[in-house]
Amino acid sequence: MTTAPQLEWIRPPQQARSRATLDRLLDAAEVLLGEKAWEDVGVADIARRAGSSVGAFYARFRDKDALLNTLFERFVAEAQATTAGTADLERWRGFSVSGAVQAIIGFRVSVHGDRVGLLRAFLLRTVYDRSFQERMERLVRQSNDGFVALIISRRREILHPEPAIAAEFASQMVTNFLQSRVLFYESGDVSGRPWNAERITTELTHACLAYLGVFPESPRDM
Amino acid sequence: MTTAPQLEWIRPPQQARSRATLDRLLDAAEVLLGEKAWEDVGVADIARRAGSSVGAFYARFRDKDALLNTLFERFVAEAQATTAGTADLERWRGFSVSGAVQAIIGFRVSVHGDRVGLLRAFLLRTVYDRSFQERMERLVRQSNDGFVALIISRRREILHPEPAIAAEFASQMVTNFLQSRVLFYESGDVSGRPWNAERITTELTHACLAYLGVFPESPRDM
DNA sequence: TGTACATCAGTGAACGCGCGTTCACTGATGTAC
DNA sequence: TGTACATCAGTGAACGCGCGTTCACTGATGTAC
Repeated sequence: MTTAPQLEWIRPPQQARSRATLDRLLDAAEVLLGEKAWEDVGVADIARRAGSSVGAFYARFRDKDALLNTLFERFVAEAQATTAGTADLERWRGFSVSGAVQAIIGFRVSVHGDRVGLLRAFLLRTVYDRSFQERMERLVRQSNDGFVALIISRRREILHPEPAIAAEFASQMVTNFLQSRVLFYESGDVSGRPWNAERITTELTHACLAYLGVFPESPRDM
Repeated sequence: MTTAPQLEWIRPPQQARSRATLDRLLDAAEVLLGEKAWEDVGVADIARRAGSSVGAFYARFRDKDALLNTLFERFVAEAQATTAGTADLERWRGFSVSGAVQAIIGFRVSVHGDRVGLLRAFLLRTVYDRSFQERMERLVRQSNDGFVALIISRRREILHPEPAIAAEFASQMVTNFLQSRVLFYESGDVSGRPWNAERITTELTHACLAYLGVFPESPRDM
């Protein structure tokens, strides 16, 4: 299983030198995606920023799209790895529901705050590209499922009559909130109001807990 | 004030015939935006679908962008008009908070379900275009402000210690949920789960009410 | 340790495709007398 | 009511720009003997 999926997009480098070039191209693209849309990033731009050349680019990637796909594969792999941790129910042993929910949401908020440019590019691509859609949905589903599993395991501490459905909806609400934020409100953070990561985490947490009906009469935690 | 802003984008038609052509071009573009991205809709496509020609297109619009801007102005104007109704506090006299909140959210859900293609195109454009950003934010702000005003006027029926802030956050949560949905989940509605408009309305409503801390002990309504 | 050869890696100018835009021309509508 | 003229509206082939992709060539790395 190694890094097999990437081979689909990359012409495998044979020497350390070309491996380095490949990495520099990927990094350069990631940086440029922090500034502008994928369509506005030229292959020549990427090559120039990587201190490389257009020809070298095509020696590694079948075409421009292959680079974005490689970045995406890399991103998905990392995201899945880190998300897998939160899905492990053992991890939350000893936590109150509120504590666990806050931790999970805080984690998700921070994930969406990092590498915003990249994520934005992927989300945009997802809108009309089936292949990206499927991969992104798998990622989202993984998050949701983890959250749902946690809530179900604590269903006794919850008032909502349908914990599974409610948990899924709550998780989706968090996902949508953060996705929309990445796309629309993360660039021009001119807003005077303190909607920083921390604040967003606590409010989303409150909203989810209230919605799920976590017993409010035992607020021993937090 | 009439339809002045549109004149910025349109070469004003002098005859009924050209007015009709203009409308057909706008309609054709709207239809095509239901199927694919703005960049993938060619001027020739629009003209053909409108039963017109490329030259006729440029007789009405300075360039391709002018058409999208015209559609957007039209859309914003309509949205503002309909949204203005919900902002009128008089309208909610006699409603319980829950009733009013549900009505407002239901309205917003339905707005986002109509003309998804158009809205999607505008949202996508908003991501990197400052001018669209500002106009879209004004629209969103109007929605949010209306909701906040309602909640504040009923602050006695609410447990949350900071009704204004909470209301703003709740409203933003609804906005983000729906925007994200328009972009990612409205096209391939293959999901077996019943996340239809009605269900989304009730769940979003529950979430908002719970978060705001609407007195749960007086559930006489709904 | 040195030389010959094969393969890998990199360069950047030139190519070519797609699509927005222009433009020379034809037809329709309106107005003046 | 009819005719002449001006302006508006519409047509679609041709243009041209931008950008992804190719390709002929040079340089670097590795291997065999």
